[in-house]
Amino acid sequence: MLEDRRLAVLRAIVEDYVSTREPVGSKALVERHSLGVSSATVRNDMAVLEEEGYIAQPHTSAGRIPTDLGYRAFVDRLSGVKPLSSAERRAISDFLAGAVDLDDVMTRSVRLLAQLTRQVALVQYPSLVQSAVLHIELIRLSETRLLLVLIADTGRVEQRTVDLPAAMSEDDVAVLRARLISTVIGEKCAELADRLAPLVESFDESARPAVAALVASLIDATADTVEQRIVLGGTANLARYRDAFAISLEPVLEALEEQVVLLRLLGEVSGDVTVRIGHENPVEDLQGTSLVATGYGRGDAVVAGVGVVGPTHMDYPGTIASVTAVAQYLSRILDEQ
Amino acid sequence: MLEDRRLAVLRAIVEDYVSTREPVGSKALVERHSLGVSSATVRNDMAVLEEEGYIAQPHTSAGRIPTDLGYRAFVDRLSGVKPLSSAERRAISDFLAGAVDLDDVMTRSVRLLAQLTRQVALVQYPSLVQSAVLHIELIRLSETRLLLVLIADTGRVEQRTVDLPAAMSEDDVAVLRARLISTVIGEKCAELADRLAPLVESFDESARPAVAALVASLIDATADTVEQRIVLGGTANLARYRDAFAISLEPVLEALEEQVVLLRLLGEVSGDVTVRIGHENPVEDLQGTSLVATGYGRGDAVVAGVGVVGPTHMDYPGTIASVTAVAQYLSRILDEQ
DNA sequence: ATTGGCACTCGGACAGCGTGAGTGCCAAGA
DNA sequence: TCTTGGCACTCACGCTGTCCGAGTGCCAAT
Repeated sequence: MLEDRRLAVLRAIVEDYVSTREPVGSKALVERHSLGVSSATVRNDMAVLEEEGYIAQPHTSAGRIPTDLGYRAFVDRLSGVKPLSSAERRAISDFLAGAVDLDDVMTRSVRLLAQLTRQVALVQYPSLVQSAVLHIELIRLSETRLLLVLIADTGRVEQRTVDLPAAMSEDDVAVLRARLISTVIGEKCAELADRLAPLVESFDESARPAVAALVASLIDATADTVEQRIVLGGTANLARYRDAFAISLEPVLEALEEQVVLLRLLGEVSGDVTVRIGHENPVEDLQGTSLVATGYGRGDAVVAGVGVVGPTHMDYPGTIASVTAVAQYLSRILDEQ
Repeated sequence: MLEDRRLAVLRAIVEDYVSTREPVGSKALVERHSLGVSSATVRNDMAVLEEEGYIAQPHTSAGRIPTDLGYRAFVDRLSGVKPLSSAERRAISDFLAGAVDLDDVMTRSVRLLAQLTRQVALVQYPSLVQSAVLHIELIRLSETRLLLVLIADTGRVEQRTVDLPAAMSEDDVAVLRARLISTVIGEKCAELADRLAPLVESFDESARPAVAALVASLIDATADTVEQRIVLGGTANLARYRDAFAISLEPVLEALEEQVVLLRLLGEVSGDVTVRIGHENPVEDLQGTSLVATGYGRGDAVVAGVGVVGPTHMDYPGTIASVTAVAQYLSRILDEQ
């Protein structure tokens, strides 16, 4: 009961601080929320909350702001689900309508999400490792160069030019192409290496080096270290929060331009929503920000992540709702294809 | 002679202001440059330069800063060519080494350029309209859906899923594929519409709607309104210039996220370097910034643009050198393929 | 045309002051 | 034992006035 009120106070502090971005004091709190107690009581509660590490004072004569721990408690125990507005629903389905290919879907999603949340949005391309091969094409650029194109069932297209150790004729290429196709179509990319090993062996010794080069290139293209791609959008929204980040937003922008960093952020998503608040974040330069992310995919397989990076004092319920909704729509699009 | 010295003063002002980003006064000027005259003389020259609109005073008791017109004069008449340092050359050739496909080339280029200039870099994908068709592939997703993949000789790959008005069998698709290939391979994308019209006619009436749908999709994919893509990098560098932009960098970031805007920026590049300074810029939100851009391509055909956006007080000679160098390397890569 | 000299301007840094929001604590009341 | 009104205290912030110096424009001399 008493504990309950303290949590109500914490919730009120978080909500007020998120909307005003100014330290909130006991008096303002009782005025804006019907807590049913006096400001003195709230002050006592605040003292306890501060002791427990949920809130902090920027300086002695100021109100309180939530700590990362405070936001964590808010997210875990205090915030309900915020339904999307009809305008938001419409924005999402409008976006759905016009996409012509996977690149387009990714670009539109990231913009949509940035616009909905007014924060920086991240959308990961469907992972190749989780996809199956829809088609493979070999194109002969010259006697010793092939262009290899891999099309996955998630809509991803990867290409590589392969320098062959020995010349191949048109016919050689046609044979190789046919055998490649029959070997790998429908297979999971993750299993390509296993499937292709015997294929290489089955060629006679003169052709083997060329086939091996090609296969190596194919395996390289689907290796999970290189195949990941993440698009980023809405960085302009960062500028609005300029003062929210301790010193400047430069390191934040820099971190967000590193694919490696983004992969670490979206790498561990599951079907549920992940929220990382401030210092919980694995990336040092982003420890002043929060991440809200989740996965999307076809059926129940998660093939990629989607999320948002913003200031720790973001609107968590709203952001979670938007991220979830976009992930759902992305899953639906993948299913349709 | 007298005119010469005035221009020397202007050059000195631009150089000092670019390196210190603080209004430069007459005294500091004679100390840092060997102009061979006293500060009083310089003051007189400055008064004239101000009268003519090349420099301005932020407030009465401050030094002068160059105006857009001043930078323009500097770029047109005063700046020499700045050779790249060996570190820069190495950075460029290192980057050359590792690229595996066109996406990779674009991503690496934009990062490279952002790093070299410490500004925001723009790189445009080779225009499809200017490219020739290297290969076309049709993949049957279902009885009434085809995946169309177009591969251009510049390395670009475009894909579209096409909903057919009537079912097509495997054999139908194979026939269509063969005829498509023989019709369009080697042709310029810009001429596809002309080449394909007779192809549609040549099919008998039952198959014609499906072929028409496919062809429409193909033409749409290569239409110059939709096929343009520009990648952006180094936005973190904007943050370093935060105070350089009149109010805030939010509108700048916003403008840079609009593909339409970027296309207007890079749309008119030619083989020469284009420099747009401040208000010369066609985009309102970018009139506090300067653009340095040029084109790249195979042989002497310009197939796309590459450039840099930064504060008006950028290091023009250095930026021009970097942009030119990157464009050259990009052209070389296209030629190799 | 150039230069040294000089009076003038004005932004920025600094210090002192008052204000008020907000706190912690305490003693009285429920 | 919890709640509440009261009260003294703290301290960031905004305001004002002052001073300093970089930088200017003008003028008379060369």
